Amino acid sequence: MLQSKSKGRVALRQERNREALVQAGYSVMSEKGIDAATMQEIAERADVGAGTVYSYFRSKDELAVSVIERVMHDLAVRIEQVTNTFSDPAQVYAYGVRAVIEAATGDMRWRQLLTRPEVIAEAMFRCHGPFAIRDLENAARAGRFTLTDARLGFKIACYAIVGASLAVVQQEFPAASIGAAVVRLLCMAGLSERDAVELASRPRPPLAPESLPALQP
Amino acid sequence: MLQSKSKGRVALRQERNREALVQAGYSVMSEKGIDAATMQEIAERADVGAGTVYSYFRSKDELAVSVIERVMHDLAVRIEQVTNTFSDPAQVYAYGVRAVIEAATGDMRWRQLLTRPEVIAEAMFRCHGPFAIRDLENAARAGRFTLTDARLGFKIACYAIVGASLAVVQQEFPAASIGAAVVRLLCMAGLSERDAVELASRPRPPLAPESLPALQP
DNA sequence: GCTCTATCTCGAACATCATTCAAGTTCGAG
DNA sequence: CTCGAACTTGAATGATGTTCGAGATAGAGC
Repeated sequence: MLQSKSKGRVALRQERNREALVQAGYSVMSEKGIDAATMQEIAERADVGAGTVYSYFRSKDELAVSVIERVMHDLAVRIEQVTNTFSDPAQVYAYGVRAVIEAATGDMRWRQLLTRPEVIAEAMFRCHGPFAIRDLENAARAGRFTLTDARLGFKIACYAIVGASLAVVQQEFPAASIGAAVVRLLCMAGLSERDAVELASRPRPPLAPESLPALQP
Repeated sequence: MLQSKSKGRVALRQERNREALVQAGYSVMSEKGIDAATMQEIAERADVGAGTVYSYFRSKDELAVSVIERVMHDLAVRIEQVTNTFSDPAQVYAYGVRAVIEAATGDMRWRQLLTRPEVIAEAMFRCHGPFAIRDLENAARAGRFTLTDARLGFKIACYAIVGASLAVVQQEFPAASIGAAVVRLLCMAGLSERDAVELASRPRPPLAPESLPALQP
């Protein structure tokens, strides 16, 4: 029967498997890139048969989406921890934008995931959207930003963020350009150049470390 | 010998082949999407052997890039034809941005190409960049825009444009949002909301029709 | 006109995976 | 203890990008 009293052993093993697969997926994909990662290796590293992956994820892409969402969600929570003490809603948004770009450009593991920009951008929209759109709307209400459609604004911003990160990762622009990119994104939300520059240069409290456990080999 | 007097027959045939391959690639890829297009079918439609494609393009991806660059370049030229009569450099940029989004969302053939956002965005940067960056700099000099690094600004804009186009194509946002997206992109260049809205609502002369010959079946 | 060779073309064969599926295994209710 | 539903497995499948050796071609030199 489905669902015995509390969680049966099957249900427990299933949860362990899904979890192990997402972690193995993260492990392999962040090492070799999403395309170069094979289902075979992911299955091995999660210690399950190759076919079993497909009981949990319809396709390799769906697994990749889960992996990226996991990483994104973790980051979103850590950002929220820092920014919920800020009083200026515009600063909350600015901090988030910068934190994402720095995470994407600073960590080798993130870099590999950037090979699928639309997957990243869409995951970013889903995971950070609830926070970011709220911040944009708060800031607009407070008269800090002028944009009228926060959802559209953030959708566009997600792709812009991925583009900026890629440009830095591929060394087309120096890491020092990140500040300028943040300024452009703040302007996009509807801030004057002057205010954007000021906002982007405020001191930024550090982020908590990533809380994704590595898989034991 | 390489290069006999004028162009030898070999050189001519080679040019014909490369041209035919790009057109066949466009034909198949815009019909089925880049991933679903097979080298086999492209080779057939170009009337060459499957292996011959690899004398002209190192990989399927390189062919895709050539196809997209062809389409992009054609659009860039048509935009330039219209905008070189404008006197306001900011309007030139605004027209270009809107024309690209409308091309990407309006034409079924473009839609299929959007499945590879980073390829599209990079091709856009290469093909439209020379014009767009010039326009951004002109507008900045004229005091219309406030951005300081036009290259970075346009790089980000390319990804943002692709994101906006995708969102409309996937019906996540209505086609009517295109105007709002253009406004956001103008703000990103450093325009006040007010000016951006005004600029985005100016009448737009029509673009010349696409000049890419279809391949005879 | 003929020959010879560098170059191009061909497409069958290859290698690589994502994905499927038939057979075996596990778990827990009765 | 027994039985069957649900899960797991990994070898087989199929699709497709890419390679490669044999064959065709064109043009230079005579």
